[in-house]
Order: sequence, then structure tokens, then C-alpha cells
Amino acid sequence: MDDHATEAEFEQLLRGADLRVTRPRLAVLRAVRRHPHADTGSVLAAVRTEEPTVSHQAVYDVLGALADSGLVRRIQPAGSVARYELRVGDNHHHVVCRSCGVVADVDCAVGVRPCLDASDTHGFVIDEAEVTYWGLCPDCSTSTTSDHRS
Amino acid sequence: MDDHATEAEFEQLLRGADLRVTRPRLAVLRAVRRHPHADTGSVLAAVRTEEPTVSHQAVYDVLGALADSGLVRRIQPAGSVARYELRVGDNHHHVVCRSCGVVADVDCAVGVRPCLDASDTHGFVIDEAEVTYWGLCPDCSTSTTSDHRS
DNA sequence: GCCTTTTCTTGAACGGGTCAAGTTATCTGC
DNA sequence: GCAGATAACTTGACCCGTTCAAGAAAAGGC
Repeated sequence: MDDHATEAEFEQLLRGADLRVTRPRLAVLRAVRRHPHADTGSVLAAVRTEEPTVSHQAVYDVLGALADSGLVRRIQPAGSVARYELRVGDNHHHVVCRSCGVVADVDCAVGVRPCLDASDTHGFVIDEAEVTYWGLCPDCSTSTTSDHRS
Repeated sequence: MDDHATEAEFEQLLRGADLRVTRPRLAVLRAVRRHPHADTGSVLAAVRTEEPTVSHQAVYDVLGALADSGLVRRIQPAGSVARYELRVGDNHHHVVCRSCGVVADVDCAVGVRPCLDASDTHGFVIDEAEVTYWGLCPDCSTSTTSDHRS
């Protein structure tokens, strides 16, 4: 992997968002890039493989700051904890497995801004339409017992 | 309100789902009908105005059982606790206010099963497409400070 | 290099939701 | 109607993701 190049990109991203460049932040960005849709705990674990001293609070803070500046996207399907991904600004959506909870990316077939024209918005000013597909992942749909969520 | 009629309907619904008819369950159904998109705490409070002795655990159990049988629908926008509604099976969606969190119903303009044809589903067997619109409610979009979420 | 401000560490606390054991109530069959 | 079987409810403890608060550390501007 050309980590030097992306490392510099991450720095650019942070500076562009008026965020200081710190080791925890770079480590979080690397972790989210390596583990798309990872929850906070997984990000923390991944970060600590490179930066063992980073606190869990730092990871919460960093993920919050990155999400606020739009550098990462936070998703949270019903019944799941918060998950994060680097893919941002391309209006893609997610499939969630009802059985094991795994998440995958889906490009919406309709186009760039699908379903954004709701029929009656009750006076809401809408800026985003988020689509979540629910179903069973390949593994869970072929297994004999179809539901083994804890 | 013609509560006798709907009371009988609620009984039918429960029996039809192989659920015993109990006072807590009827009270929860009434509460959800009266307070669409209410969270568990609000449902509990509403239930206790009629059945003061109902435990919080009972409300969790009842809402879970009703949701599992499809008598109520559970929604959980990112950053929100679980919310419940009686409107079921009509494939409607929700607008959520980014500022105050209020939820409103939206009939999708596209049709009965919008966006259900995802471009590449990675082998998932999809059974539902859930659309969440994000924006500002009328109150929050007209107030001077546009963001006062706690 | 120094100063200001942001960021991180430490450690406690919060709250929605769940677990578990025992009691109560609903329904079925007589 | 009544008794037994089983589903549902009460009580109370507990879990865990997330947040709060205070002080220490480090990044960036001068």
C-alpha cells in the first residue's frame, strides 16, 4: 500500500477542516479506512495496534470531530451501535443483515439523489435522504437456522 | 372517540398474532395510537396514566412482542432511542429534524416500494427499503439559531 | 522557543436496554 | 365454571455504549 501518499492526504483533510493533525486522528483515519463500517470499539482496537496509549475517550472525540466536519460518515442502523466509514459525499446507501448485523455499501439505482422528493414534507427543510436496505447477508440466508442474532 | 370499537380491534389484532390479551398490552396499544413516534419512556408514562402499576420491563416486553408480530413498527433514527408507531404495512417513511429530533410521517412519492431495486446488493436477500429524510422541522428552520440540539 | 488553544488522559457517571428468578394472570380443556 | 399449563408481568440487579468533567499534554501561530 502507498501509505505515504494517503498519509499526506489525511493531513490535508484535517487541515482543510481546521483540525489539528495529531497521531490519534491519523490513526483513527487509518483504522476507518482499513475497517469500513467498524463500530467505535473496533476502531479503538485498531487504533491501539499502532498507538497503544490512545484513550477510548480520544477515539470518541476524534470520531465526533471527523463526523462533524464531514471527513467521516456516521451510520447507525436500528439496533446497532454507531459505525463509521470514510466514503463520503457520494450519496451511497447501506444493506444491513437482520441476522448478523453486517453492513455493506449499495449504490442507489435511482441516481444521485434518490427519493429526495418526498410527497408531503410537512414543512420540513430536507437536506438528505438516507436509504437503509434490510435483509439477510449471503452467509445468513444460506445457513439452516436463519436467525441467530443474540 | 369510538374507543369501544378500537378496543375490540386491538383484541382482534392481539389474538390474530397469537398473543394473549392483557391490560398492559391494550394500554400500550392505546398509548402508541395516541402518541405516534413516542419513545419507550413516553409510552411507559402514557400507559401508567391508565394502568399505574405496569412495570417498565412489561412495556419493553410488550413493545418487543408487538414489534415482532408486526402490530407496531419500531423505528430508530441515528442518535435517537427506539420509537414506535401503529401505522404499519403501508411502506411510509420518516422525516427527522436534525435539531430537535421530532419525527413526521412521509408517503414516498416514488410508489409502493421505492428504491427497493438496489444496483448491487452483494448477494443480500433484501426484504425492506427504509427511507429516512433528514432536515429541519418548521419550528427549527425558522428559529434564529438553527441548531440547539443538546 | 513561548504562549494560547485545542486535544488527549483519567476516571467517574449516565441511561436505555437487558437478564434472571419468582409471581400472577390468561387461555385451554374438561 | 374450574384446574392445569404456559405465557406474561413484577421486581431488582446489571450491562455497556456513550458522555461528562477536570486537569495534563501537545499542536500551531508568532
